Amino acid sequence: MTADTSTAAGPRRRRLEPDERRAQILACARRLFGERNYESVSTTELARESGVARGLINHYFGTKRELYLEVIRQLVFIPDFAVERLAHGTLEQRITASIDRFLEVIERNRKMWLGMIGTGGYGRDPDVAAILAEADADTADRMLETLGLTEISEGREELRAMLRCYNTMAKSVTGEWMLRGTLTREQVRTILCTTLASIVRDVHEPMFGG
Amino acid sequence: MTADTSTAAGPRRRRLEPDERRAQILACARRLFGERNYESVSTTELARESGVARGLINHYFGTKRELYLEVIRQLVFIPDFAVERLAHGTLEQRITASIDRFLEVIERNRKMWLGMIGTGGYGRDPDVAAILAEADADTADRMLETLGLTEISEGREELRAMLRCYNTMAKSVTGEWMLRGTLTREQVRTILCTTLASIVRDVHEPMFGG
DNA sequence: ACGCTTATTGGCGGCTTGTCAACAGCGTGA
DNA sequence: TCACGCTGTTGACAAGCCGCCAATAAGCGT
Repeated sequence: MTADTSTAAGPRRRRLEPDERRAQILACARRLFGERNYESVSTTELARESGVARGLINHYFGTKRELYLEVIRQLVFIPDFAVERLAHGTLEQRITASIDRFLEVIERNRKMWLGMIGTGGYGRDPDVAAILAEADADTADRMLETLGLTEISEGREELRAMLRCYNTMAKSVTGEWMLRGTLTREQVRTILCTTLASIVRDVHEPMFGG
Repeated sequence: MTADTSTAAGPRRRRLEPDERRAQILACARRLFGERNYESVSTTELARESGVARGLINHYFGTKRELYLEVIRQLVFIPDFAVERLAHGTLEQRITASIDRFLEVIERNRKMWLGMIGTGGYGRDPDVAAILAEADADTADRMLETLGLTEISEGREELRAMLRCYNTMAKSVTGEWMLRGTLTREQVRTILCTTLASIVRDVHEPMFGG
């Protein structure tokens, strides 16, 4: 990951396309912020690992915080192709598939995920909150797509609201697994699948009626 | 909140009991961290607002981070709704009853409840997440009592873990209802009941059916 | 009134981040 | 081929932050 300065003839600096350099720094930031939390990752280290001058980070992202926010954005917004890949099979298959993918993603970004699911709304960063709230809404919509429930008209808004809540619980559950170790990955998978299934089912046939 | 240095005769420094000074700083920290997020509140400001030397903060709390965590602890362990034992009838009846009771309680303590669940639940600090999770543990134990499930031995820890997660979702759901208005009270009741039922069921089924 | 315990201070050292003028790849036109 | 210029890139600078610690003095016990 560090820039090549050892081989003899290379120019001391290499000039990259802005997008390319940006992506390179971003990739490095994704890795470091994934391993450690915000404060303990310095821009100095970020620059060194990227093989770049520290000032360049500010040039591209303005601020360490903005770089961080950009990393979060990349992490929480699910790319389109992933959705398409899951949008077939029975409802249960699609539920299972999307849960599995979800677990894979957060497993790969362990530290960063743990950093994102905390604090219960106190002393929180509004910028981060905005991104995550937007991402939750986005996730809820994609869930509707993935589960093939975009057609339903009755109770659609309610289902979206429930899915937002489901997301909250999903975060909590992964915390029990990765932070406290009180649940296994398999148990997490189970509870997420069955809960999601029961939420979807209730839209069609409520069981605890008045 | 700032210390009195203007009135003539007061000694330039005042000597307080450790507990008293600690509480004073803590109160100030509670306010500042409540207004802004962690990084944008400096110990310098914290000290100035407390009318105290900056070093004193480190003396009492060791670290800015530890002070922050202490503030979170204070906030989070306040909520304490008395939950009565409702352990009779079928499991579903007990579930429904406890949920109804839960909704009544938070309806009666609307303002306090909204203050507690705050504006969402996003953040980025694993340590804080740990503290909050610990606070939810009490609630989970009360639930076990209320549902009359204290007797079971197998999968007890897993059930407690799941109830903690359920708890966070309950917060989120009530937020959708009372804060955002995207769900009705009846829908909240439904989703809480069915989700809780499916969680409990998942614990029981492996025991009986296998 | 005096001394002693200890709460409190203030400044030092090291580290952090954002800015900015200067530097130098590298494509371009002659 | 070579000089030129655009702009990606650098390195140093200033301000600020945090943890530490020796020095200071508040106020109680005697």
